[in-house]
Amino acid sequence: MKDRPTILDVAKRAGVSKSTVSLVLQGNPSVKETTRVAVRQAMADIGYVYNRSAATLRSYSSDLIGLVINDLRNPFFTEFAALFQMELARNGFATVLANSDEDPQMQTQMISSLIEHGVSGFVISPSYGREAETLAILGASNTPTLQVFRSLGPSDQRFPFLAPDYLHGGRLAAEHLREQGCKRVAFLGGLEGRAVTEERMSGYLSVLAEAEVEPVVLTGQATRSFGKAMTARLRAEYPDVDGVICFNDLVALGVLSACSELGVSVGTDLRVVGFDDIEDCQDSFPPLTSVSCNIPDFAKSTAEQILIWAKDGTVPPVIARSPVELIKRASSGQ
Amino acid sequence: MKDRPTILDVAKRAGVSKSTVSLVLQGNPSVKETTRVAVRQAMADIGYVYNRSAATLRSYSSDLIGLVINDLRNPFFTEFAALFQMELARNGFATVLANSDEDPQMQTQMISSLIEHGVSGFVISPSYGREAETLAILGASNTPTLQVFRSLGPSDQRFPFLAPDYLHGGRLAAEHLREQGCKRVAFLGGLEGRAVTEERMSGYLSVLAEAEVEPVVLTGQATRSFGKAMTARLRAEYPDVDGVICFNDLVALGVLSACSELGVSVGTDLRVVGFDDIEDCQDSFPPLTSVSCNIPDFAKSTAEQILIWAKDGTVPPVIARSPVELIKRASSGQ
DNA sequence: CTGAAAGCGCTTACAG
DNA sequence: CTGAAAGCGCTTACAG
Repeated sequence: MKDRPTILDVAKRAGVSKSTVSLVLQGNPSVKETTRVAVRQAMADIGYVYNRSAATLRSYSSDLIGLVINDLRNPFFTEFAALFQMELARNGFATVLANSDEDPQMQTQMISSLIEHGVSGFVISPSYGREAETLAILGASNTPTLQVFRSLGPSDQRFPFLAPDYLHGGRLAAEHLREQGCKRVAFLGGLEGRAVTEERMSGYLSVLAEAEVEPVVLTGQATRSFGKAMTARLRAEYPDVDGVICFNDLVALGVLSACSELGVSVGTDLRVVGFDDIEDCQDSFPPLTSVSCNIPDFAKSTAEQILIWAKDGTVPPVIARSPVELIKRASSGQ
Repeated sequence: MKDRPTILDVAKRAGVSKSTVSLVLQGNPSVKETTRVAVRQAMADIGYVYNRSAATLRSYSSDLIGLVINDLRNPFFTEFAALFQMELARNGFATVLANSDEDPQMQTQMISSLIEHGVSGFVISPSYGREAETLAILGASNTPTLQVFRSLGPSDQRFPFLAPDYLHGGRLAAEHLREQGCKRVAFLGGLEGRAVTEERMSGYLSVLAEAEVEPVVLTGQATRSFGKAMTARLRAEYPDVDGVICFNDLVALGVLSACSELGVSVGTDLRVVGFDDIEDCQDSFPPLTSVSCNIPDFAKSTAEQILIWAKDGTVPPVIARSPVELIKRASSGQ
């Protein structure tokens, strides 16, 4: 970074004062067009590079947004992170990434570090644990903070919560399987007691209650290996189950893998629906029916809201639910 | 960020000068233990938050590393990114993420933005295209830059290149399938002409040449859908192919999916080997044999090297190859 | 529309 | 081991 030209060098070269250069840098419309062009040319000539640390120090605002994710290796979150980052880049903001890896201690450490860097906003899909401490750190920093997908506590106006309408997704999945003729539908995966699990499940439960059918619930890790492992158990202990709604696509893909192994015909013997509609759903065998949370729109809308909040101070609604959609494929029948 | 206490407030509270506070902040050992403790206590008392923008401005060095990835949605890169970020965090560095999404124009824009932020180093798995321009921008910034997995050009001492030993991986895969009794082994996927494809393929080609067998090469996208689509063609046009080495696991998982659909028994009729050993390999049906690039070690080593370079100026070797290992699973036979 | 001056919160020599 | 002073490269009022 040393020896980089400064706005003073640019000013000298363009024959204006450094204030004028600064105004050009900020896109201030009060600068005459010809001056603006001359300044831009001078910058190009001498290879000027904007020093954002100086700007941040003086202006109390950075163009950095902190993205804190509980499990970046889950493709659902990866897709969100990638799209979110690109959307911010389009708006001139950079993304500082932190994968808390379901470790609340690492999470608080990373958040503190991001605050020191002066991020203008946080988007966090939190790891559970140490909720009060984490919220206290975020609150003390007074940084606009949006919670996505998961929430660290009851509705809190300081930390608005943005998530897909999981409950409705659960309903859609259950209704679809009923319409496909399933007599007994199970719900598989998702850690018990977690809000996300509860929501996805309650859509399912309400449909079964309306149909007066007994639910079958097997909670657990949201992983392929869990889905794979539980399939045999499901077949053995609940032989009448002919439809299964999985907590997420990873679980569902595990089920599909086990069905291949066990010779169970998916889509006829057993109809399977996943959740999240990750890319893999299209290429599994059979292709997986899934509840899409429309991550591209969700990422874009999250980016817009945190940017508006960071720039104008406009706080988003405390709770917002984005629409979900059932994508029908062969795993749930024709 | 406004109204945060500064080192002056800390100094006042602790009854020392602000220089002393700064020395404590930097962990300078010349400060007396009791003073150090008093200063730390004062910081905690008044809720002091370190302002890294100010430090960066004055010291010409930030604790920010830029990570530029060509395709963050590919699980192979995601795992690398997640582990790399966590390793940096352990060393007190933050990661600014950029997903260039195989778009060289976006890539140069994002790199320029990261330079403005004063990153102390770059780790880049580049998107192809505009190579000269990209290297010129990086070179002009004089920022330590490590290329990983892919390289933007011929060996260049300004941008050392760190990658798994793909060629050896290709050899291991081919030798393994030969040992398993395969008579005709095909290579599937990977864009033609790309260095990574060439390397993975050349290990395969050299083994076939030694065995005096004709190769079968079908290059193309490194995706599940390509693997899935090409499987039918492979069976129809090359019915004697009894083993296939895939450019990466995504292609291989596509092949497995197609085999389920076509009723081809993987591991007997057709033996399949992937590349990268992503997590999904363990849970596919059948579990997928794959060449592991040992991403955890690779990420850790990459983090170490860029940190040493950024901090001490020690430039890593121009080219380094990390060891690979064949992980044998059911897809290639017992 | 442009210029001169002050100041953001640190680190860096340097003196003691 | 500690203190006083200068300065990093910007932005921000303010005057003209």
